[in-house]
Amino acid sequence: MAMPKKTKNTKKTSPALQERSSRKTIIDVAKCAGVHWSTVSRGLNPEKRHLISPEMIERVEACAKKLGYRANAMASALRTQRSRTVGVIVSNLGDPVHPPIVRAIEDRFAEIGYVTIVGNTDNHPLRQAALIDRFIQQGVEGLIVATFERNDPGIAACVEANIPVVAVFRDPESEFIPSVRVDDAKAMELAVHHLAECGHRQIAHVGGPQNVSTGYHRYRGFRRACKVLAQDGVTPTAVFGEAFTVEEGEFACERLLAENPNITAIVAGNDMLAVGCLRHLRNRGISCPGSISLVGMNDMLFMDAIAPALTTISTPTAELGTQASHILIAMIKGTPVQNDRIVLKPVLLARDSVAAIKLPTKTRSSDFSDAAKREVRIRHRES
Amino acid sequence: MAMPKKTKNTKKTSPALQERSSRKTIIDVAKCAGVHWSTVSRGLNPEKRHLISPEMIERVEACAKKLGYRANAMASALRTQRSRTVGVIVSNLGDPVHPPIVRAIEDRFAEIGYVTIVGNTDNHPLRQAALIDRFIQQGVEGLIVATFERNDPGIAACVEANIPVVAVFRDPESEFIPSVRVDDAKAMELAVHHLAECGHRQIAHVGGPQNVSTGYHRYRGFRRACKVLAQDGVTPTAVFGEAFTVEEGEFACERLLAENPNITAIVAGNDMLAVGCLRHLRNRGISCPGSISLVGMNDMLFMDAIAPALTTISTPTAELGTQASHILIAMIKGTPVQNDRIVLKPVLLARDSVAAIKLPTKTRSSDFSDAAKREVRIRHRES
DNA sequence: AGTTTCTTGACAAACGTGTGCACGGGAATG
DNA sequence: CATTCCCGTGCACACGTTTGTCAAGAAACT
Repeated sequence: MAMPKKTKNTKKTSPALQERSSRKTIIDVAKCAGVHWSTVSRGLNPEKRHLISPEMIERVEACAKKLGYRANAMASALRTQRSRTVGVIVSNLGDPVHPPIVRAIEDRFAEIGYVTIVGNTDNHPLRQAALIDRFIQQGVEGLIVATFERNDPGIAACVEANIPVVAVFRDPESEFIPSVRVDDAKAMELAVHHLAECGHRQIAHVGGPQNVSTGYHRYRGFRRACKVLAQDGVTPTAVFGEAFTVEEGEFACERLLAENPNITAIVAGNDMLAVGCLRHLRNRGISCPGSISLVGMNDMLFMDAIAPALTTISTPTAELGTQASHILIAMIKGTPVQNDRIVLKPVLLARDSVAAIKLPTKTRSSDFSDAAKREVRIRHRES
Repeated sequence: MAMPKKTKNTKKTSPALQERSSRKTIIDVAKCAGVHWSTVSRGLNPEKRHLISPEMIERVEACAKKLGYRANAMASALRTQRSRTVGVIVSNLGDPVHPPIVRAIEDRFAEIGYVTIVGNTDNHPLRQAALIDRFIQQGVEGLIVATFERNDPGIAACVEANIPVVAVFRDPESEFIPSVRVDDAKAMELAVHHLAECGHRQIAHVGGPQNVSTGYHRYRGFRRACKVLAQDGVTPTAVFGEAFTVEEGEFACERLLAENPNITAIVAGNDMLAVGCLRHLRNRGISCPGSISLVGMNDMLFMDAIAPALTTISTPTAELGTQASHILIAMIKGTPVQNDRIVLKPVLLARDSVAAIKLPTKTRSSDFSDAAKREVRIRHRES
C-alpha cells in the first residue's frame, strides 16, 4: 500500500471513488502554482483574499482557471458547517399557486449563491416529516415550508434540530417560527362585500379543507363578513371540498345546489374550486353570472381567460416567496428580523363572473338596494 | 444540552462552528452504545449491516433513535463521492409546462432517497452556464436540463465534468447525451391535418422562438404538413413570437392579421401563444371559432376551461419527467440504458376552438369539401 | 489438542477544504 | 546596525463519514 511517490492513492479506495476521474482539487491548483494549498484556499476565498499578495492571487486564479478547478461544495460545507443550501416544501408543485412562490425563493437565494432543493408532500403529514428529516440530513441551512398545518408537529422537529424555518402561504400560528401569508379572512370579506354590493343576499361558500389555515381562515372570513352583513339580509351557507381541486369543487358545488337551490352567489375557497363550480354550473346549464355569480381566490394563471373571466382575489405569490426568503436569509445570517409575522393584503379583481342581481320588482327594492350598497361601502372602507 | 462531562472540543473551532449546538454524530451514538464508531456506521448502513451481529444492530439503532441521530449527508457525500443529489434546470418554473415535469422528477428521485435541486435560467445562456457550474460544484450526481438549445455549449461543460446529463422537453440533438422529448413536428402535423379536415385552407402558424428545438420543430412540422396538403389548397403563413408568452402571442397575432386578413385558422406554437391569440381576437371582436379557428399545444392547466375550450395537442409532461429520471438513474447507477433517445407521441384533444369552415356557397363546394375531407383522412391515417 | 475457519469489532486512513498558529524575511524604527 | 513589527506563507488539524485491514475470540476440523 505504500505507493512509490505520488501515484494517486486510488488503490485502496473503493471502486465508487475511482470514477471521479478528473475533478481538480485545491491541491492540483497549488501544485500548478507552486505554492501551498492553504494559500490557494485563501486566494480563492474573497473573505480571506486580503491576506494574500495581489500577484499571488493572480497566479492562483490563473492556474485555477487553466485547470478548470471547481471548489468541492461538499468538502467546504463539511468544514464550515454551511451548505449554502435551503429547502422548500410544498404540497404539490402541480398546484399552480406554488410555482411562483418557489420561483421567487429560488431567485432570492440564487442571488446570494445558495441552492434550493424542493419537495412535495401531497398533504401527507408523514411525507412532510420524512421530507424535513431528509432535508435536515442533507444539511440545509434553512427551510421554507408551505404545508404547515395549525400546531404542526413538524415545527417541533425543526426547532429541535435548531434549524431556521419560516412558514409561507399557510400559517401554523406558531410562536416559534416566523410566517408570511396573505390575509385569507380579509380576502373572503372582500368577496362577500363585493357580492353584497352587487345585491346578493343568498351567498354560499365552497370551501377547502378546514385543517389547513388557508381553508380555515377563508371560511372564518366568509362567516364574519356574512355576520356583519346579516342586518342587510345576507345569509350564509357553506359546503367543503376535501382538497383544493377542480374535482372537489365540482362535487361540492353539486351538493350545495342540491340542498340550497336558491343561492345567487358562490365564494369559492380558491380558483381551483371555483373552476370546479363553473364546470358543474355549465353541466347543469346554469348561467354564470346570469343565475349565479362566482368569486374565486388566488388569481391563478389564465383566470382572466376562462369563461366567464373569473372575478377573484389576487394573492401576491411572488411577494410571498420573496418576503419569506428575506426573513430566512436574515435568520441564517443571524441578523435580527424586524417583522417576522407578515400578512400581505389581498386585492379583489372584478371581472365577469359576478353580476348585479335581478331584484324582485318592488318599488322599494331599488331604494333598499341603494341603501345597502351605501352601507356596505362604508363598512368596506372601514376595515 | 449543556453536557457536564464530555465537553466537545469546540475550543479551537471557529465561531461559525460553535452554533451547531447539538447535532449528534456517529461518535455520540458509539459512546452511548459503548462500541467503536465504525461499528455504528456499519450497523446503520443497510448494505454493511450483515457484518454486524443482530443484537448489536438493535443496540446501535436504539441509541441512534434515543439521541435523535441524523447522518450528516455532507460528510457521507464527501467520503463516498455520492451526494444523492440531482439538479433540474428549467427556463422558468412560472411557465406551466415545467412544474409537472419537475414534479415527476422529484417523485422518481425521492423514491431512491435522492434530493432534487432546481434552477431557472430565463433562457439566458449565461445564467444556464452559471447554474450548471454551481450545480456541479454542489456535487450533483446528475442533471436533467430542459433548456438546452441545439448544439448548446452547456453540454460540453457537462460531459467535460464527466457528469451524467439528460435533456428533457427540448432536444439539443447532441450525440453525447440522451434526450426525452415529445414529437413536436408530429404535434403540429396533427393540428394542421385536423384543421384541413375541418375545411380550412388558409392556415397560419403563430410560432415561438426558432433557436430552441421546440419552436423550431413545431414550425417545421407545420410547414411539412402544409406542403403535404398543398395539393388540396392548403397555404401556410407564419409569424413568430420572441418567447412562449401570452403577450408575445397577442402581439404576433396582431401582426399576422394585419398582413394576412384572409386566414381562417391559427396553429399556435403552444398554449400560451394560443391564449395570446385569443386575447387579440377578442379585443378585435373576431369570433373564435366562428371566424378563426385556433389550435394550441401542451394542454396546459385550465385549457378546457377557457373560452372557447381550447383544441390543443396534449404533451405528456409527467411522463417526460419520469422517463428522463429513469434514464438518469440508470446512468448514475452505471446500468446500460436501453433507449436513450425517447420521443413521446402527442395527442390531439378536439375541443371548441376549431369549427368547420363555412365554405363559399357554390353547388360544387360541398363535394369538394367532402373529397378533401376524405383525402385528408387517408393521409392522416398513413402518417 | 492444535490448527484452521469464521465471526465480530476496533483501528486508521482517507474524502477536500478552512483556519488558527507559527515562522521567516523584509521594512521601519531607534 | 540591531531590534521590533508586520505581512505573507506554510503547517497541521479538524469537519463526520466510509471502508480495507487486522486482531481476537469462538467454533469446527484433523
